[in-house]
Amino acid sequence: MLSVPEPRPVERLSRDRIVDAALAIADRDGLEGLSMRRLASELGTGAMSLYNYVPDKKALLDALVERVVGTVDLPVGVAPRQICQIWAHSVRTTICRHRAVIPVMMTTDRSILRSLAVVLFGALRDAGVGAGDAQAVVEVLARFEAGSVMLDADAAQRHESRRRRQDATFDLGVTALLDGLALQLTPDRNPNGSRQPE
Amino acid sequence: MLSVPEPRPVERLSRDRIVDAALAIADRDGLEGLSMRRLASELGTGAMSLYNYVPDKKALLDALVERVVGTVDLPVGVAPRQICQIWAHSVRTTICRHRAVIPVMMTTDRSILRSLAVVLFGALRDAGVGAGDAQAVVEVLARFEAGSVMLDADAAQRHESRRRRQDATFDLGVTALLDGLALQLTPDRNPNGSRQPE
DNA sequence: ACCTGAACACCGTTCAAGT
DNA sequence: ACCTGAACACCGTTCAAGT
Repeated sequence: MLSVPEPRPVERLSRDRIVDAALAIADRDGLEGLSMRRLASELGTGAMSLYNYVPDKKALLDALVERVVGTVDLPVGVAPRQICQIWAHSVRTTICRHRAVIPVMMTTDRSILRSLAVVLFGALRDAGVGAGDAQAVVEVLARFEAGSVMLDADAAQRHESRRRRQDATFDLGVTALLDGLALQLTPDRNPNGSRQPE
Repeated sequence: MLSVPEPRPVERLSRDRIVDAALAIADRDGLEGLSMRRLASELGTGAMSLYNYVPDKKALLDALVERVVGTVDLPVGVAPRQICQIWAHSVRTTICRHRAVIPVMMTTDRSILRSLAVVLFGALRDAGVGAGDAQAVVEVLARFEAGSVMLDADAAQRHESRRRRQDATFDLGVTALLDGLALQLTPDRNPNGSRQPE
């Protein structure tokens, strides 16, 4: 009788719980269904309580993107071309798991794509690619990557056939891009630069 | 004394005038500065008057994109590769003139990029490229195009040097993409398909 | 110190009343 | 018929009052 257990707000609020709930709403109802008030009510509090953990809605959205993207880790000891391919595919797969956050990533939090690109850049440098070439590959590939997740965003689940064609187009684009870049970059100076595959 | 000329609402409202004013606001204050109420007050009316010409805010935004993109016309009688290059550059130049609408184009009105792609597809077919190849080129190039305008959206005017590097990256990407696609598509079947340039 | 309701300054849009 | 103000159902966030 002394300590009355409240019925709903089971756990204490925390930044993690807030981001989790926000992602759940975004996945379920899309980005336009995610408001501070709705998020709060789903957590059993008033809207203003959120501001003890998040300075801003913009900051919340950025945290959402960071949660989704997390870390994309790349294998070591493989050829530069494989690194690029794996990066391209894993970034796409990761992002498409939570399609709702794509517009956020593209508009308010462009930095995250930068930081993903930095990961690729580091891996390429470690694999022996020259700084200039690595930079160029990363910049170009990031553009194709961004456009692909953007344009493939809607029909990801519905229409298996459509999704398959998008995957094929993506593969073709990555291959073509890497082939074409191999022709352009340091044509014969760098011995272990990014070359054709076979 | 009979007909008193109102001071502000000089011209009658029209869909064109509304879209013009909306674009002006978007260019000046960005997309978040564009609200139906503000747009209306800038035109000297109440918000609800706009709904006689536009069913929706979404429809207004779509009209905005259409106004910006307008028609991208392509030259006839040039090689497929040149058609692609000209398309890529003119679309980018056109879109970057009104950067505020890029998010709209990418999210609410993805159809417009489709219709731009259709223009390219038609031009390629007319130049003798096979349907499959033309389709593949268009799909891949559209993805690179979308990602490029997205990622280059912010620093377009400020920092001449940054803009120049973005232009160079874009050129490199287009060249690499077309080179790489030439290697992939109909390697030796189609006599006048998309081949290497020189 | 931490928390949070009421209040403020906005939204897009419906709806009914004006001409 | 065309137009449009008031009103509704929302926003994100400030601010002052609560513990």
